[in-house]
Amino acid sequence: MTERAERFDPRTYEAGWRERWEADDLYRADDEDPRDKHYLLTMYPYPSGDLHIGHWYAATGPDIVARMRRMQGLNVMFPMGFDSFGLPAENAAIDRGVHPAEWTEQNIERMRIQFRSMGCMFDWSREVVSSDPAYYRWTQWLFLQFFKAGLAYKQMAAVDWCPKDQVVLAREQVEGADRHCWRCGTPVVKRELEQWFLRVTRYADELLDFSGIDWPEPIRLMQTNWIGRSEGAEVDFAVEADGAEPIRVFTTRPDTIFGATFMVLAPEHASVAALTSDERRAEVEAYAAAARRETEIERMGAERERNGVFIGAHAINPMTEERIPIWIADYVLPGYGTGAVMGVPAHDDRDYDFAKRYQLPIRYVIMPRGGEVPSEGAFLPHTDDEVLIDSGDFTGMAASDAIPAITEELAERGQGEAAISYKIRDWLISRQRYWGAPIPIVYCDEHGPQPLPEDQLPVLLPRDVDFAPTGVSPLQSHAEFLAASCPVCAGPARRETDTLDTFVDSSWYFLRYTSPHEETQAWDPVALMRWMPVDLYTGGAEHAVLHLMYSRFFIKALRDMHHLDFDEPFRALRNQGQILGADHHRMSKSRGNVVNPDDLTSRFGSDTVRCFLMFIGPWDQGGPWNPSSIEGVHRFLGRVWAVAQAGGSGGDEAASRSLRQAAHRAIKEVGEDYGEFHFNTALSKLMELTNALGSARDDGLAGTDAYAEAVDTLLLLLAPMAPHISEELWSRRGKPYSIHQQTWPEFDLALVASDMIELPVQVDGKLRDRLVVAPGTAAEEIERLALASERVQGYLKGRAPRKVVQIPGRLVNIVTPGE
RNA sequence: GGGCGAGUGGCGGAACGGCAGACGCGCCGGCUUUAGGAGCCGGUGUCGCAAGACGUGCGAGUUCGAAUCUCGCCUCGCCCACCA
Repeated sequence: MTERAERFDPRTYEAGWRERWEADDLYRADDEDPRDKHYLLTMYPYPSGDLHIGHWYAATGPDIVARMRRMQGLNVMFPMGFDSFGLPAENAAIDRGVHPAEWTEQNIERMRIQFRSMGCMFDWSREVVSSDPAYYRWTQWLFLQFFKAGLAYKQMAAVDWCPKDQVVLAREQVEGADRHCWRCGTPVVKRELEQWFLRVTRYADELLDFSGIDWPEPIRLMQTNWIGRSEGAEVDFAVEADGAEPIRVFTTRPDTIFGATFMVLAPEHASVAALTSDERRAEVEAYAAAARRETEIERMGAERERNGVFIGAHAINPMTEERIPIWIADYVLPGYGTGAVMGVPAHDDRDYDFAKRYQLPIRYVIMPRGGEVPSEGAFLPHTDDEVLIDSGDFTGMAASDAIPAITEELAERGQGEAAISYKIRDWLISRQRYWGAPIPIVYCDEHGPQPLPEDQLPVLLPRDVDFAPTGVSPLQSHAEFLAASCPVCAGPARRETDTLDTFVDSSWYFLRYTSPHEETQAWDPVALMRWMPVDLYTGGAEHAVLHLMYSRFFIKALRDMHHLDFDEPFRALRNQGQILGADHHRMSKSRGNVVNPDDLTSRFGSDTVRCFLMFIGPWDQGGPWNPSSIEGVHRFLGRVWAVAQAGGSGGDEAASRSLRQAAHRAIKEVGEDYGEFHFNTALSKLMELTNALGSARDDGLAGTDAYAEAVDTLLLLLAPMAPHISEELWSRRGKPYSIHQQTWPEFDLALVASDMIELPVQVDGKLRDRLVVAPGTAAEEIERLALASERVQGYLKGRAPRKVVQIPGRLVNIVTPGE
């Protein structure tokens, strides 16, 4: 009876469908489409050479959602491009003598082909390549806008320097306890250099506001902590020296000021030299010099002993009017607050350690209510309910009230004010490297640094340069590039040779996708307003304080420059987990644990690899690579192949009702799961539907309308996850091309609900029996049935229940009177 | 040191106040096959012949009822790390 279906072999049809989709421009997002727009984006990759399994994992999730949204009637844009400036290209040039441009282009070529083999619905007509002059011209233009708005500036600064890559790094690019370079892992050192910065700090407060955007809590927390807002006060301490300016400290605990028994300055503090007494000078200078020489690692080590040097000068505590000694110590950081702190050893553990070491006085000024001053002079940790003691007029006041009260008192006296400090620093964007967008600035002896006129953009990267890493940009030895003329006086000028951090490129690429072929402007404002903001963005959580924060900053700054009128780039954000190597370590060429997806696709086909990746576990979790169950997923697609082509003539319509119910439940649940990025459970439900179809076929239902409807439903629901097999089977069933242009099925609520429900019956919370009742059965009836149960009777032993708990449609729990 | 998250069968995981272990892998048994492979059917948390008991890192608590909520501890992962 049943025809023997053709053997399931994805290799016979997958590539053919991809070619047809592409030839038909099936996935092109049309600006003029009247339907609601939906901009779905996944982070564009660096073209490192080969697509690895992590790229597949990252892209398949949003591709599924994009495909479903399209079937649900939205005008979906799902673009892809390449983040193609950056160090690896230059390293390849150094190691292998290939030009970075060539290396990058070859990699992009290869990755485009590999990307296409995934069967994603990327709209390649919108591709953006950040190292293309047609793109970086506008990156340079954006830099000029920031410069003109006062948001880009050049300054000497102690910066993080990677001695291996010979380049400065942004603070966000220095990682780990040993303060290493995010690219090569080499510990960084500090260097005083003149560098370009973008004024992110101006937006610190606004960046703390996540209202109106749907972002994962961990990312919001990471950004919040990175920005590190602290409320407190700045307080002036007069200095006991002729004509000396007062020294301003920052504190979050002005309520402890009566306990300030010393002051500590950062060794780099501007007042140190002038205040140091002659007899202390040699020691102070030696200490400051040693602090300067030390690397970040040594200085930042948390376990490190706190040490410092008395500089031979005194300040006056503005509240107690006592003389307190001024020290320098490297536990005070020059870049945070005012670079000076008041030492309150009784209530700050760092100050406590310091005071202990140098026998400085410890004075208790805050006590838990009813507490006692420790006789041994121990450190008193902070508690919720504290009052001030030994604090002049403020004695007896609750600490929480004393903070504003003392701040106000100081302000009235002109000795301080409420103040807020942030940990975040301005974003260092200049790089002494070749393979990046040149910074469009020229230096004139007469007129200093000048922005290039916009009509001189792009500043093209010359091809013939020497790539040996010397610590200065390779562009510095390129005479032709260097020569420029001053935009003010037309006299000879020297071109800036630093290039922009690649994170500048990626801070706006999502804007360019809206009108990627625009030649006269960075974007077409109409297209921009049509598509932005991005409705759903996906990518790795490792960009929390890098790309994801910089992009928010860019949008807010561009809004204030009136280039656009929304506040956030990405309305919703989802992070995928990381696929680790089988050895549970990050995949890397040096470890040899990289999984090549091409081998898997040539064996199983793209659909199997896509489904398998989505089946591993929750998409936001990732996990170590373990291909042992890929065969099972492949078998599943084989079963789909078989049930979709099973033939039959008629069958029992009445018996097929449960099959219809299975199909409609799948519509509801698979759709919900896709929307919530629960691809693993979506697939398990597709498997259940497939298994139900298999049983139905074995029961002779293959010829019924219900069977046909269930198969169609299965294919439509599977289409986002396994686009090829669903198209192939759809076509074999004689349905109109393309399945990806069909409407997402709707479920019938009446079919989603069960005809009969099985209620667990518990006795004292333990499962003892089950009742099968029609939905909507009255509670009294259910209680009667439950109490009538033989097994329940056995536990009640003739006693009346103490209580009967019923959760309608869920369960019955009978509580016995107890012993 | 601080913050966040996670600990469930042999494995990946499901359930996230209401039937623990969906779905799949693996394993065991069977059918089919000359054989291997593939495929199909059945079984598979632990102890127990069974009835049943016990089970979600450990310990307490809340609740009629806890893998799920609360507190403490242990382990692992990620982020930040002398930020006054």
